[in-house]
Amino acid sequence: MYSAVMSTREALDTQAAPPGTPSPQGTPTTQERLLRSTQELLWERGYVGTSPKAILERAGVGQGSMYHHFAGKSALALAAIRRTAEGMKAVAEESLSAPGTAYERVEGYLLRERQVLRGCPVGRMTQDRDVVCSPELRQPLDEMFGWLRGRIAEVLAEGQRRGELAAGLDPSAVAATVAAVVQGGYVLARAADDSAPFDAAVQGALSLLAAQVTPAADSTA
Amino acid sequence: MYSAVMSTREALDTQAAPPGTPSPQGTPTTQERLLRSTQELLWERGYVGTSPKAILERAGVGQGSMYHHFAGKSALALAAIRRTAEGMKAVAEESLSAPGTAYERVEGYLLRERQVLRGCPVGRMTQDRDVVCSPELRQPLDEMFGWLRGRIAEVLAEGQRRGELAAGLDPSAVAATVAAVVQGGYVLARAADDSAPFDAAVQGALSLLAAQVTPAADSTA
DNA sequence: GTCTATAACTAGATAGAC
DNA sequence: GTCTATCTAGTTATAGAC
Repeated sequence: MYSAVMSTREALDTQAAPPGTPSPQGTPTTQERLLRSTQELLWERGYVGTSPKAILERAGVGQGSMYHHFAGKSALALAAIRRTAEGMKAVAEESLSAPGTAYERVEGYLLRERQVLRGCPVGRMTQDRDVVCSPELRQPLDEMFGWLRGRIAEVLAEGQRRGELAAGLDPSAVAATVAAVVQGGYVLARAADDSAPFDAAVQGALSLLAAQVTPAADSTA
Repeated sequence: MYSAVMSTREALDTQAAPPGTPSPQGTPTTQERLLRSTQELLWERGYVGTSPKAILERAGVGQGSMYHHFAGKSALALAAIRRTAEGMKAVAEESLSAPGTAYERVEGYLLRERQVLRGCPVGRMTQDRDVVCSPELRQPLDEMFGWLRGRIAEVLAEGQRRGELAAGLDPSAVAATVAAVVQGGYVLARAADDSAPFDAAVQGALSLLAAQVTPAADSTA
């Protein structure tokens, strides 16, 4: 799922590669290592819970390197959040642009393999005061979830045009419901320390959506 | 690790009010003020983001008072989380035990007035590593959400028995969906800094649930 | 570019006066 | 019971050597 999250800690390579670009071979640059460890730590501990020191230690670099490449904690977090949000979009698009009926594509999105107990690395950020209070840090979250709701709505609307889904369904509202079920599923699962509530929420949503599939288009009927 | 047990020292409290009870008139005890400010701060900033110092300042008491009444930050947080979770149960039960059809009761729960952009004070805690990693601190969240899913499932099952809802509906799964929509709605709304996505998610869920209402029981048909 | 040293500040808790 | 020091460790950043 998250290539950016692989904890590759090879020997230090001193130079090369244009900024922002991972080196083609297996040895990431210092900047790249800083970004990746920030992505991991933001996911695990959130913004307030992530200290520059922890980032440096995980990346295996000194203080100076971090402040050379980034202005500070928030600048590093911004870059990490942007990348995480982009990665999430790419993964979601994979399911939503797959072949099949609208129902099948939404089903694919909902049933995609997830590390449920770790939660959503993007949704996680919405619970961080410092993030939502900063327009810059919040922007990638807003963009990602706005895109997601729009994209699911497109899929549903397409299904309606094809006669697969009931005409009365509101694509935009149901898209928000689908996105919310995933985010809320993470919350329920983490509270229970068990992924079962997440799976139940998804199954419930799928069963409700399945009732919107028109008889003619329902291959299981 | 976490010996965040509720301090029994409160039993030795020489002041009037019985433990855990706010004094009847408008002047809350020191203990009560500490609890309330902790509840507020946990909601706003989460566990890691809340310092004892901030609690003291908001409560208007000194360091010594806090450590007299509570063993430390985690003990105070545990008491605050327990109370918040209990309050949430009471508020939800109000909607779910109201008169009306199963659909109407779930609708009442979903449309209940909420401070959407502030998020859920209980759900908020599931994003805090220190909370979910401590069995003691996580327990009230687990209990609250477990109760909520069970209670909604009861309402739905009752609706089925009364012939209001389709027999094919899985009460337990749909209950998880309903609870998840609320929690996920908060996430979408905070990302957008706008309560509209929350409302859309709720409307989508209600429209899908409405399709499960049997024609005979549908007063709007 | 990367490192270590250091500084100003906050977190979380303790000690002891009153 | 409540208060004001005080303490150790961690946070966030800057300075300057290599």
